[in-house]
Amino acid sequence: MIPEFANKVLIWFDQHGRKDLPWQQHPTPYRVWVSEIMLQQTQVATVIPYYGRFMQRFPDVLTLADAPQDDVLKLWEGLGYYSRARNLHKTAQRVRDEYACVFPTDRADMETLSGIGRSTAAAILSLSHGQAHAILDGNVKRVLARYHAVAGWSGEPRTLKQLWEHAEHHLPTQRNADYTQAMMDMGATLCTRSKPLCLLCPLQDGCKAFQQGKPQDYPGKRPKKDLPEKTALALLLRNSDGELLLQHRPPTGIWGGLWSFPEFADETAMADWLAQHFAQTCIVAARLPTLTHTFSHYRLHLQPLQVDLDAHPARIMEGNGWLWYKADTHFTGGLSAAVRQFFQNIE
DNA sequence: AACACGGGGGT
DNA sequence: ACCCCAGTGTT
Repeated sequence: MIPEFANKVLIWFDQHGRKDLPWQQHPTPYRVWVSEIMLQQTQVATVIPYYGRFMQRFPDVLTLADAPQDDVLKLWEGLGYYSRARNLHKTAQRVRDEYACVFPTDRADMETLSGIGRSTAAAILSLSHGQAHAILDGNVKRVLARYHAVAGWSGEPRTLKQLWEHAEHHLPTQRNADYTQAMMDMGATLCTRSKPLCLLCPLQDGCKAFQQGKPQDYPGKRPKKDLPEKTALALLLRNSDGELLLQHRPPTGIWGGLWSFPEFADETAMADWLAQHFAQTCIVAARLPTLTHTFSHYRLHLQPLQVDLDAHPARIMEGNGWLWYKADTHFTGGLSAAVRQFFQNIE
């Protein structure tokens, strides 16, 4: 059965929906899964080149599971939210070990996998198997919030609950994959955050926000709070070969699992650390311009201090979460935004 | 400069 | 059930 709402959406999809995205070709659970994880917090145009490189290097779940984590992070470099890449890798290993490389077809099973919540599980099963599950990503939230004039921000549990109820209510039992894709496409191309193209929208008739004449009022905005500012010192320790010391960051927290400059709260901490690891006297050679990084919940000011060593010591450090790096060093790990920004600045 | 984005993890 | 965490691109 196809309810009226879904029928209009599907008719629109047949004429205007996207059918040539890379992950729509051979939409296996693996290919759809990778695309859905990349598309979390990231737009289609950004994802496409990453997706191509990823599929070339990791054509199937076994290849991904067997790869070193550094290789996975390297291909994720620049996409942000690196826990997505770590979860992707971990989930590939679980699918290999617990499901013999075949993704579960049950939504509850799928939701136990790291990085896959209700909406992503639903999207994978809908797009790859045509199972009738509702999704609720940012695009669909916007369409439904406007159509039903759902006030409030979807970060509030009761608003989110209402949106899920609407999503479930409109679900067709036929053509579910097309419907899922259509809802995402409508949110991305028609029912956009600003300047929605209501005149082209197949749902205009029943849309409460349109009737009120204020589609831009939905969905409700997240309450804003001001960002704390944090400062830290980044050590640019250069050896006599002109290489810089990089540290493998811990698996969680900012830039988790990526390689970055050693970071210190203050100069005392840095001096102590240098004295402990390097017998020779270390003198700050330069204070470089501050790098500023804005995260969603704080702003980080990194003051780079350059320290030059008159030798190439501490080869012994290599391999244990440390490495000496030059712009042309070939290595497979991902670099933090700070390191990439630094090398961009000197180019 | 403000804003949006899905899920994990802790309490 | 509630909070906090995390990076980049768009507007």
